[in-house]
Amino acid sequence: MLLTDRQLLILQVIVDDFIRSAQPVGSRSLSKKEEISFSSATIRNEMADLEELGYIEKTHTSSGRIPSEQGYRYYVDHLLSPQVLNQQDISIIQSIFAEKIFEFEKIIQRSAKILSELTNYTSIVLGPAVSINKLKKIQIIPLNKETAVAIFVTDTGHVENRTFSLPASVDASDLEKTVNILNDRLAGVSLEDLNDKIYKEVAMLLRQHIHNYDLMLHSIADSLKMPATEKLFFGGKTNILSQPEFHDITKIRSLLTMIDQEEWIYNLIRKESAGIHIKIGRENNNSIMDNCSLITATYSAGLENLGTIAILGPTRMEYSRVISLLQFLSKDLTAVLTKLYQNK
Amino acid sequence: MLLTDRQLLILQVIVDDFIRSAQPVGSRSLSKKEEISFSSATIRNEMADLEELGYIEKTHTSSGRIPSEQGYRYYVDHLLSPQVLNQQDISIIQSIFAEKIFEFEKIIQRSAKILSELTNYTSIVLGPAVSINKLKKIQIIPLNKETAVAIFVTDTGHVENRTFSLPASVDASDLEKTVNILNDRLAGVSLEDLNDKIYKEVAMLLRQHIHNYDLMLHSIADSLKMPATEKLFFGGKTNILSQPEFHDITKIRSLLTMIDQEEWIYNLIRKESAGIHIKIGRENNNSIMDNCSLITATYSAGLENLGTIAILGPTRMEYSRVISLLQFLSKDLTAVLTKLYQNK
DNA sequence: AATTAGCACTCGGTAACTTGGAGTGCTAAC
DNA sequence: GTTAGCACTCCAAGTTACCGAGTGCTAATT
Repeated sequence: MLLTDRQLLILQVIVDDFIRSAQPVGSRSLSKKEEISFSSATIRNEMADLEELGYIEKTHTSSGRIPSEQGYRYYVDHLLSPQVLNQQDISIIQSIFAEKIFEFEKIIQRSAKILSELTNYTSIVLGPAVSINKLKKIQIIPLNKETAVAIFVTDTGHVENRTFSLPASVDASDLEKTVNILNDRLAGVSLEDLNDKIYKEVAMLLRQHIHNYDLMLHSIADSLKMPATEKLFFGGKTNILSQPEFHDITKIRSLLTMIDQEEWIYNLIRKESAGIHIKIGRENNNSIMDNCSLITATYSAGLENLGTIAILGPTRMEYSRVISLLQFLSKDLTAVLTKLYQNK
Repeated sequence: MLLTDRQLLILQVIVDDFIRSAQPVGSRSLSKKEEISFSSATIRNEMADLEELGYIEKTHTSSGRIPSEQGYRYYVDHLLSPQVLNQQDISIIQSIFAEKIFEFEKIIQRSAKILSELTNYTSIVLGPAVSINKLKKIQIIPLNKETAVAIFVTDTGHVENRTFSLPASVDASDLEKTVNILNDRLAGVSLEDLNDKIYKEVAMLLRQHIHNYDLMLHSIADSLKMPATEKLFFGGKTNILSQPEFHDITKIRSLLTMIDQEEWIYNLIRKESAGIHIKIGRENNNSIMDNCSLITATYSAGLENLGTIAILGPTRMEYSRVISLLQFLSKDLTAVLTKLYQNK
């Protein structure tokens, strides 16, 4: 069954008003709004219908109405008027990129911080996957007789390092030869493929040149089991505490605890197709996220989807504003990173 | 004025009981304790004296007593019976070191986690200062025509890296020469002294060998302005939420916000002399820390004081247990790190 | 002189009750 | 189809009553 224009108007005003005030909206206060030119009685009738259809709810028998999850969903899908960002927001976001920086992490970290400050919600940024970067150079630096550090530099300037124990039989020239072979064979290979490639292509070469090649091989290969997890950055972790709907300490605790556990966040933000995605309340499939919504956007470099920026807030979230901010930031991030990557 | 033995006994029992129950302690319940063999009326008289001396307080006219900050202070200084750790605690702590690890950070991070789990308070670990480590090797790896990554490896296996822009006039052989000079001159220098040393000793050498040496010099030196901050690690950030005395959301918010701001924590944990330090409530000189205590312990490698482990909890903290745990862990950390450092 | 029993008093917390206001649903009139 | 009117519902805030745990003081006891 389709909603009438009047029902849509009422639904929209209810959602807008509740997002602003966090108070149930009654027919009388609705009838006083400019946009609305019919009486409270009419509104009551329409609200009864909207409730029957599942778009709004009462908190108790004689209370005003609040949007249901389904109501928010409809609002987000059909009623959202895209908010135009004001100049101040825009320049704050652009300040992220003002300074000349070479490292992703700094940019990303600052994005998270500013996003949370602009919205008063919690921001989560999933950093670019290191594992798809291509290897630029490997270096192995012995620390003492027993241990050495392997350093992997990617074409994006990211540096990974691993300490590993050095087989006693390996001497300096062996090490040098090995590093040369590795660099020769592995440059340009993505980090996630390194391990594979080492066993398939490099092992043979090593055998020909290096005494005790197998010990060496395993030591290095072991240290190569990259933790492929993308780094997470947060902003405004405690912002939930200022939302009026979260006065229950156990609810807050479970939310904050979830935020501090990276696996949970990975589950929540799973890589999605490009663009904006909105998950409202139970759509997140996680009871901790009841009464919370998550809006995600992706950013990329060139064609490659790199990471995700997200805002976690109450279902009573300023969807319009958050979406605009995310769209704008993701566009800017993509532009900057694309440029950075091209340069490589 | 000195306290009588009986007053000491009563003070001790009050503190112990309040730490356990979080409830004000009344004379009647005190008189029922085994340790106490006199009537509630006597206890009331003694409590009136203790209150007059500032060791205990009432929450309202006819309530039981709770320890004052001064009371906790006296308790900590004179009444604390050192708790012997049980076997389970000990083996949990030792599990931190079970796995063979080369990297500090992992050990430190795990320490923070386990400490918070054992105590149910928030743990803070100030990692070893990177800046006192000695340089083992510098590498510079060009990414493209304009940028390069400088990599600094310390004798402890720690790796720092900085991306910087490469002067257009520098070619590969210049770079190689520079790296050689740097390694030749700077090996063994502590990171914090690098910048100094570069200008004082290396500049001249570079001038002799490298065309356009000054651009090169500044690029590298700039990237060397190490952020000398020691890394912070946390465990159980949300544990405060389960303490009954913190039911006020604004209090919780200010505490959690403080924890998320590293400068605040540095202020709180300032480097202190070796050993255990206890700061109760206002002794922390920070109103956010009202009703909170902080216990810190230092750990070292050899003679060098490396870092700090700390527990943040309510003033109503299990001082005895926390102190024992910190002592034990700091001893173990010191032992392990001393060994690691010797090996270098 | 120190200890204790006894008692009046205080205060917080809980439960029961009252009241006012905001809101609803329904009916009848427009 | 819309709206005015009205009875009804429920929450929230305020009031009152009451219980229990605790105190301080005094007088009796050791």
